[in-house]
Amino acid sequence: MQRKRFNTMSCPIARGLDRVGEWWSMLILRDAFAGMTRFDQFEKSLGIAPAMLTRRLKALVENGLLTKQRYASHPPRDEYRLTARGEDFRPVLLALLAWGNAHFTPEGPQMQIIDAASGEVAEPVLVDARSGRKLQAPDFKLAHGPAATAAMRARLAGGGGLLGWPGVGA
Amino acid sequence: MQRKRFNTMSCPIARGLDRVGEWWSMLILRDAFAGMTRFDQFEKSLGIAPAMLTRRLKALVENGLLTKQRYASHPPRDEYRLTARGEDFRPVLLALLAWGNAHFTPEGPQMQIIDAASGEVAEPVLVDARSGRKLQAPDFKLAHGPAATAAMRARLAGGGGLLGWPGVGA
DNA sequence: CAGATTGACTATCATAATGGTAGTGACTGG
DNA sequence: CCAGTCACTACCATTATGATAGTCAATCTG
Repeated sequence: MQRKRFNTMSCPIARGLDRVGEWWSMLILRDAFAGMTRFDQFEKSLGIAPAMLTRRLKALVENGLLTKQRYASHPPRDEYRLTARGEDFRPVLLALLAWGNAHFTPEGPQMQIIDAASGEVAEPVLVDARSGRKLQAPDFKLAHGPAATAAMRARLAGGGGLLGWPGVGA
Repeated sequence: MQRKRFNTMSCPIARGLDRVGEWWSMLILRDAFAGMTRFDQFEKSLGIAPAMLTRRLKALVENGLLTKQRYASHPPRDEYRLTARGEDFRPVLLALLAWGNAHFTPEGPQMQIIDAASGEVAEPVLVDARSGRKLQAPDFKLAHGPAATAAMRARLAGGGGLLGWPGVGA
């Protein structure tokens, strides 16, 4: 009996979660974005057991989110760096940051995205890059792509819901 | 020895992940956004073991992402619905969707966000709601909030990295 | 109205995954 | 040469997960 994998599902969310959905993975990525590259930096920052960190880093490297590169050979030392695929994960962490700030910081926000020039606190929203409009129903909807399976088409008939239901101001 | 919790960390990403970071939680939320409300709908859609589903739904309800409401008393039947807190999780799933589409669908995208009127495929980006500018360095930076601990302040000195490093076109 | 089915679960139990501690090997700094 | 750093591996005690089976109430089927 293995842990059930999501990578055989056709949904891109499931496919993605299969790579970063374990208990520590996203926090390791967060620290990688914060500039950490070395084993002991992650270890101290997270308070994670070393065996666990080894396993997670290995999985993230295998899934193409991090690279492991030797930066010193005399004492063999490696560093972990984000790949392009890892960099692309950034919006997920930013969305999580905004959600965490909104719901789980009763003391007030610990981290904020601010305008570098004015210092004003930013308010993150997802929009379409070209038109600049907010990604929500009824302007946008979730549709099946060209490679969608029959099950996926059936599931998406009606808008899929992730953008809100048409006519409902979610 | 319990599974290590993240809810005592000061980082909002960690706080958030503490609530939705287990193996099935985000997929259950995905299905809730897709309009599912009933136990057996989740069970069939996910292929999850019923005991596991019970545990996850319970945790999501306890954490305020879903509500459990009785919709029929004669045969006691409950339905699970997203709360406001659950609804706010939407951008995280959309960001995951975009990332999964970009990196883990070699056959081509299964799901796409499209403009309801024109049918064009949308390109999701995170921007500041007021100014409309992309949330990235050097325009924006990650700063500590008013309630930040000393450790958090130290960690964020220099921009934090989540938005890219100043001067680096990440 | 007996029997089958649905819906929403709980119980049980074998395997995995996680967390903690300790130890290893290659240096390095004093 | 002795302590310390770095990046791990080994080992083991707990938890968590996954699979199957069973429960209980009600409703459909014939």
